[in-house]
Amino acid sequence: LTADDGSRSRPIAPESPGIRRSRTRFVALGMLALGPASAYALRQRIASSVGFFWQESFGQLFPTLAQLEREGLVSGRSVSEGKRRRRDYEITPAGESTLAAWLHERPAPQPERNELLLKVFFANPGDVDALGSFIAHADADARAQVKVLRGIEVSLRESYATDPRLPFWLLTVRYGILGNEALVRWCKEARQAVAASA
Amino acid sequence: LTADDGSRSRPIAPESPGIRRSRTRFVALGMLALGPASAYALRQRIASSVGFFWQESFGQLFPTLAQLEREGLVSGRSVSEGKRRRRDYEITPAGESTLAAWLHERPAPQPERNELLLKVFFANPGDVDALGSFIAHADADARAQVKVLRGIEVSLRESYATDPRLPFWLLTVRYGILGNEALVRWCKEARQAVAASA
DNA sequence: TAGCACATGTAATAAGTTACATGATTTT
DNA sequence: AAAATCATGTAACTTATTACATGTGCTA
Repeated sequence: LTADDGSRSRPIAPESPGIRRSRTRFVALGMLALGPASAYALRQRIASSVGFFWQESFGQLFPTLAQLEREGLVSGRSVSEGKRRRRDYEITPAGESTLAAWLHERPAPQPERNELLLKVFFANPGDVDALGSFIAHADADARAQVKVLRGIEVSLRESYATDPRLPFWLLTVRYGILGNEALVRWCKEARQAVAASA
Repeated sequence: LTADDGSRSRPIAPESPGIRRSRTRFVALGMLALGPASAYALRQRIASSVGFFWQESFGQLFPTLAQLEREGLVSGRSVSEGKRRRRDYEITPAGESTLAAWLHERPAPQPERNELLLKVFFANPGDVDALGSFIAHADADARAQVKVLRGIEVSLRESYATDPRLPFWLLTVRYGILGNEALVRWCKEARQAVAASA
């Protein structure tokens, strides 16, 4: 319909010979490198730090931690606080090398999937009410996200002023801000196009 | 580590009661609404139009078409050109209603997963060579994408000047352009931060 | 005392990719 | 004649989500 092929029967570098690998293990290792935690705490740590660009579900995280322990990349220790039991995980030296090795590997391009754009593409001119509301929602969400992320930006600068990792943490936040600002701009164009089509 | 919870044991609107649904069927229906095609041709149509924000693999598309046929949402017809056999699919009225209904449903927020950002977040200050090269790659890719998309923008305007669907198709391209321009800006910031940290 | 957050896990199932398999046609 | 592309499909497997199950401790 438009341009550039995209076909080809390319067996070019299929991610690495044979093995397809989940990133869940590396997220777990990376988060544990910031300090020991239980599976539950780890999940929260993920949600509250990289949550806006990476999520992990419990059902994935729990078995992954068990697997990492079997491989000796993390060590687990059961703790009892009164009647409450908890299993705390800690990264091992082997886990740290595994993490470091992964950090040096080129990230695979994450193929984006955007359902809103799909609906824009297939939209029926003359029946765009729903589409208009989807765009309005996306606009509101993006603006809200920008506000949240600006808040995080400020509090990060305050809380970790001297931490050498601050610039990197800020970069991830900046990514979110710039991306959502672009989204707001797109929503403006989209609103106009939809209005013109109605 | 930073802010906003993200936890909660939310059983709130789990996508729709019970059923998790793939979008593959709707992409197939939407593409067939633009005209009949074989599975192979359909896959190419997807890649060359919405490919930059949505991909489908053969292994997913083939069985989906078979399933859609069993449900009466598409009709298949085997064609023989000489010795070459082919199965062409066409959307049925039932398929068109299914597609229309989906177009009116609010798109689920697609949770993004960005491996590059993960590596930025976990980066070791003092060991940022690899990271620098990842960012350089991302920058080059984004700039190239912008060029490609600008080309598509122009050729779309020429080829479909009078088509009422043109504004919507253009919007998807604009999304790609604005997003990649934002990415280029981020890469600039990232390069500076990485350089400062080295 | 009811409900919620803390805490830990398992099971079922869906979704999606990769690899395999086969054969025709076109191009070099 | 070999290689690439067109064309159609299947099978194995990985990844990931959702739902279920269970119990503790706090608080309104």
